[in-house]
Amino acid sequence: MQRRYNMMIDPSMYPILIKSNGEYGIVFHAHLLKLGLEFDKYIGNVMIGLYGKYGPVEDARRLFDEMSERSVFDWNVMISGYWNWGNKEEAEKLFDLMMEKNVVTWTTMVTGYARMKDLDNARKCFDKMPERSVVSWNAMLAGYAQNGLAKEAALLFDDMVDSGVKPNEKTWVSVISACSLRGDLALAKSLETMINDKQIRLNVFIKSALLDMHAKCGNIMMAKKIFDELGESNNSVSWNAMISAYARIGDLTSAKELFDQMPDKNDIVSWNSMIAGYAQNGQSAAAIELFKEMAKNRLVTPDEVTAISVLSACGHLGALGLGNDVIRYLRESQIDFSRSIYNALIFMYSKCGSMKDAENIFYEMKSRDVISYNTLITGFATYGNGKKAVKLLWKMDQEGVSPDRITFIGVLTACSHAGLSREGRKVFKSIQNPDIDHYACMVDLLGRVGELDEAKYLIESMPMAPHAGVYGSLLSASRTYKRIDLGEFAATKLFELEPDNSGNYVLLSNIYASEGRWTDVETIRGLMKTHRVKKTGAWSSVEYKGKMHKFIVGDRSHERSGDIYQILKELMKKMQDAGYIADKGAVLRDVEEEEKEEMVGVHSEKLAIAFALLVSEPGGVIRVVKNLRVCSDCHTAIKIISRLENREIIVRDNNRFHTFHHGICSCNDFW
DNA sequence: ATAGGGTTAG
Repeated sequence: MQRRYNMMIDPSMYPILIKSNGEYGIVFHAHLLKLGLEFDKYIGNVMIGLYGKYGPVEDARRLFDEMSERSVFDWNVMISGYWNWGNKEEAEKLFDLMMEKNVVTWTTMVTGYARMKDLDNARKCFDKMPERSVVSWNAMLAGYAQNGLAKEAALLFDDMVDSGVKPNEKTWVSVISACSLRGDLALAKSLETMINDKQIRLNVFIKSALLDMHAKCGNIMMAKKIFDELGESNNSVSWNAMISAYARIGDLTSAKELFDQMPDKNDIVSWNSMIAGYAQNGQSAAAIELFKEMAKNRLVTPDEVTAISVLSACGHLGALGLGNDVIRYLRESQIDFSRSIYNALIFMYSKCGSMKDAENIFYEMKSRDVISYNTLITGFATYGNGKKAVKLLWKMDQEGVSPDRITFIGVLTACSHAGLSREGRKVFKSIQNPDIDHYACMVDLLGRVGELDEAKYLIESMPMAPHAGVYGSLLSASRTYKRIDLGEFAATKLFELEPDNSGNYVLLSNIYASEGRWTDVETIRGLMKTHRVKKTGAWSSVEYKGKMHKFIVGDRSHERSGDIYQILKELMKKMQDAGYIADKGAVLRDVEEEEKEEMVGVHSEKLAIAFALLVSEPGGVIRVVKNLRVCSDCHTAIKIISRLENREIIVRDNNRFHTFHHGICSCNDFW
C-alpha cells in the first residue's frame, strides 16, 4: 500500500488524498514527514483532523502543540477531535484558551455537549454565541431531536423561523425526527403540509425521516408508500425504519420479509430492529434465534442495543444458560459493558431467579441509576425478599438516587410477598402522591396478611377509580382466606372491567369449590360459556441445550414424551408412598369433563419438571417458568419432589418465584 | 485546498 503514495502528486492534492484514505493516515504521515511537508498549514490541519477522528487523539495534540503558529482552523479541528473521543475537559480547556473564536468554534462546542447528552450546556453555549449560522441552529436542533427532546426542538424551530434564518434540508430532517418522537398525527400532517407548501426538495434523508414520522404516527400505509417510491434509492436507514415500523405494530412477518429482502445485512441496526421487534412482542425465542444467526454470520458486531434486547429475551424466558452464553459472546466481541448493559444483566439474572448473580452485578457497578435499583428491587419483590427490597430503598437515599413510582411499586410488592405489613404501611405512607398502582400494591399487601376488611376500606377511600389490578388482589386474597362475600364483590367488579379474563372466573369458581359449593361452581362455568370466555392456555417451560422446552397440560407432543411419562409414573408412585394424595378436586376443576382421566397429575408444571429430571445433571437446580399461577396441587407435589429427589426447583410464575428445597417452598402463600 | 449541522434499533 505504501508504494502507491510514492508517485509524484501535486502537494495541493494531499489533503484530499489523506481524507479519502483515512485508514492509511499514519503511513501517509510518515511519507509527509520525509517530504518535509508536515508544516504546511493545510496539511497540518488535515493531519490533526485525521488523528482526531481515527485516533490516537494524543498524536493530534502533539502535532497541534508542535505547530509554530495556529490558525482558528487548527484550534477548531483540535477541539472537534477531543469531542470525538468524548474528552470534554480538554475540549473545554482549549475553548477557554482560544482568543479568536468564530461561529464554527461555538457550533463545535454545542455539538460536543449535545453528543454527550449534556443539553443544558449545549443550550448555554448556543445562547452565548455572538452570532449563529444555519449550521449552529441545526446543531442545536439535532441535539434536541437526537436526545428525545421533541418539545424543545419544536420551540427552537419557532425561534429559528422568528429570527429570520432560512431552514435548509438538514434543518427539516431534525424537525421531522423531533415530530416523530411525539407520534402526534395532527402535528405530522401540518408539518407535511408546511414542507409541501415551501416546495422543499426532498432528498433521501428527508424522505427517510418522513417515512419514520408517518410510521411512528400510526400511518404505516403512508410509510410504505414512501418506501416504495424510494425504490432503488432506499438506503439501510430507510430499510431499517420500515422494518422497525412493522415490528412496532407487531407485524413481525412483514418485518422479517423486508429484513430477508435487504440487499446488505451488514448494518447492526437492521439486526437490532428485528431482534428488538421479536423481544418486545413476546417472541423471546425468535429474538434469540436471530441473535444466534447474527453471531454465526459474523457480518456485524453486537453492540449495546443488541445486548440489551437479547439479555431481556433470556430473562423473559428464564433461560439462564443462554444468558450466560450471551454474556460470554458479548465479552468475546469486546464491547464495553455500559451501565445499560449492567442493568440488563441485573434484569436477566433476576428473571432467572439467580438473585445472587443479580446482586453481584449490582454491587460491581461503578454507579447505579434508578433503573439499576428498580430492576433489583423488582427482582427481590418477585423473589419475596422484602427485607432486601426495603434496604435498597434506604441505600438509594444514601447514594442520592431518587426513587420513582416503579421503585415504590417494587418495594410494596416485596413487602406484600414477604408479608412485611408494618414496613409496607410505612413505605406507603412515605409516598408523596401515591398513584393507582401503589394503592393496588397496598390492597394486595393487606389482602395477603389477612386484613381483608381493611383492604376493602382502602379501596373505598381511593381518590381515583380502582382498576382491575386492585380488585384482582382482593379476589386472590378472598380465595386464600375463603371470604366468599368479598370474593363475590371483587369478582362482580372484575367481570365488568375485564369480561374476557378467564382468571377471574376461575378464581371465583375456586373459592366456591374450596367451600364445597359445587352449584355455584357450575353457575360460574355456565357464565363463562355464555360469555364465551376462553381459558388462557397454561404452559410451563424449561431450558435444555440452549432451547426452551414448553409443555401444556397433558402434553404428549414432546419427542421424549414416553420417557417423561415413565419418570412421572415412577415419581407419582414414590410420592404416594410418601403420603402425597393428588388434589383431584383442584385438578379436575380446571379441565373439561372428558379430559379428566387424562389430565390427573399431568399439569404442565409436572411435565416440565419430569423432563428436567430426565435430562439435567443430577443435583443441579431446575428452573421452570409458568405463564400463569402455579396450581395448588402442583405446589404441594413439587415440594415433595424437591425432597424426594433432593433437588432445588425454582418456579417462576406470572406473579412470583417459588423456590422449592428439602420439601419446603420459599413462598408464604397459603393454599 | 483546512474546522461546525441530517434519517433507523434499546
